[in-house]
Amino acid sequence: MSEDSSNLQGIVTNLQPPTASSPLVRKLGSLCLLSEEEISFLEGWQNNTIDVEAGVDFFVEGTERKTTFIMLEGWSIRYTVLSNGRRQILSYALPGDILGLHINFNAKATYSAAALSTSRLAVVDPRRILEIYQKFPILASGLSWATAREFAILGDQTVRLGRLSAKARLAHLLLELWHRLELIGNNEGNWLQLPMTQSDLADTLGLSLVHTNRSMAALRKSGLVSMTKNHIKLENIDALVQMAEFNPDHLAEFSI
Amino acid sequence: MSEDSSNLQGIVTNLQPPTASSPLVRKLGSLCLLSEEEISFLEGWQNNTIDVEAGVDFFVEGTERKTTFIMLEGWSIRYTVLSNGRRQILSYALPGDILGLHINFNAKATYSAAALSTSRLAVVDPRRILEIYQKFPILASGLSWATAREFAILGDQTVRLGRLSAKARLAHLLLELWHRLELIGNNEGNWLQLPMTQSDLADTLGLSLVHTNRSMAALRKSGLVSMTKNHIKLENIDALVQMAEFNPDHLAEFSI
DNA sequence: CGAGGAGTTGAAGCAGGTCAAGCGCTGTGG
DNA sequence: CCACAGCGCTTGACCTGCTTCAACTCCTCG
Repeated sequence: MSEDSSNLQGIVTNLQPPTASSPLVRKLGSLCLLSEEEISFLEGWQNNTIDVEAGVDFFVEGTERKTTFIMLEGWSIRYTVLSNGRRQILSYALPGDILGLHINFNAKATYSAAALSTSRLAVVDPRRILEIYQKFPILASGLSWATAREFAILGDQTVRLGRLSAKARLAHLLLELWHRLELIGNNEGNWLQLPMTQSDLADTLGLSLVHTNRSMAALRKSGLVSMTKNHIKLENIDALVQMAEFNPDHLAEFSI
Repeated sequence: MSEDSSNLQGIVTNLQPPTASSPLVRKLGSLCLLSEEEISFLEGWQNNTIDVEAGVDFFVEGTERKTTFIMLEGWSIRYTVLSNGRRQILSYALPGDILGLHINFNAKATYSAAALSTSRLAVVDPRRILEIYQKFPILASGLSWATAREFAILGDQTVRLGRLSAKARLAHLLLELWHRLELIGNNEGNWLQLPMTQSDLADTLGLSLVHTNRSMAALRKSGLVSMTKNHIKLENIDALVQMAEFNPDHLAEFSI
């Protein structure tokens, strides 16, 4: 595995040793040296937590959006549903990711968010975000980085949907998730454990369920991935990267 | 800035300061009451301008990204090109829009940006953005709103590509652009003057050029739009909104 | 007056959608 | 302990929306 990631240099940097703490502190701490004060502010920020069961919305499109959430455990999705029942998943949120960081106090949510697996979230008062920007310049640039990364991820999703074939879309998404899990230390080698169904994948990739299944089978037949019950193994990451034109730089951490 | 642009053809450094109030001040000023100090800060922020000719890149994927740009005049696109030459346009930037607001100092641009029509841009030192957050809380929440809106626009683009038919995609995009132009006061009634070609539209909508042309013809034949040389008229906005499931709330300004 | 870019149209092919059926697991209740 | 309901996955057959290839028409500009 270490040689597989050798061509993806600069991704895994760990300035802040993972001394327990929240995923967000680990994430931002891997970017820059956080002071004790900053860490304790961030930790205190996340004191108020809720547990959300799989399938439950915690953010509903069209309703007023008064809180910001930070994923502590589990997976969630941001999505919209059209009137004909078709759903489009915009992105996945993993531990350490922030939902609703840039809040528009008077506006309504432009998407819904739901837990994919049983999740724990911190509930944050968005007014305290401006506080971060005022008081903690290093944290502020960390949040700015996190925002740029969210844009890159959503931009990649746009390219997937607009210009990749079904097989390449699937490969691209698997690589994105594998890299993101890798960066938060939730991977075991080339194995991926995904909480979503093929129906969720279809709604992410803009495909039908049937064709998503066939694309998965195609990846399997060409030896690029293999599957067991709950796990997917990326058998040839270089080949996947090439066929999907995946660019790991888009997910990179930055150093200082 | 002139040293950065010296190697880029078609980019002309501009020494004279902007005259009246900039589009960005108008945009943020429509959201909240800005103080004299905030306005003069924002105006001073945009003193350093460049002119970019149509088709010229001012932001190149994979290169280091050291500056933030603010559109003053003209249109530009954010896009990526795949190895087979296929291009995906991610979004359009109109006067008052900011490119590279959330900068990751050490990272590379994850997309390119080019002028669609001859454009004037302000070149901004991204370090001064953190200054805004520290010193001007009202401006800061304005930037936060602008960011949330960018996400909404890119999210809409994702839904378009993932779950709408070709005809609906086109209608949805036309509505987005019409609303955005309306909000910055660049519209005359139901007429749209677009600087892009059908090939650009195709690369935005994830379609082939031929099918984009046919989708446009289909909208025309069903009486939803009409066209002259350089203009498109939205003949029945309600019907367009319904067929494209367009939600204008995603583009809304906020009040207070 | 000729070249080249933008738009338009026709014809044929195919990637992916839709409909339909069946499989295997898991949980639940009789 | 079995039955059976339901969900997730798989596969076959057919259909269609979009792509591709190829031509032709404008229009503009040199």
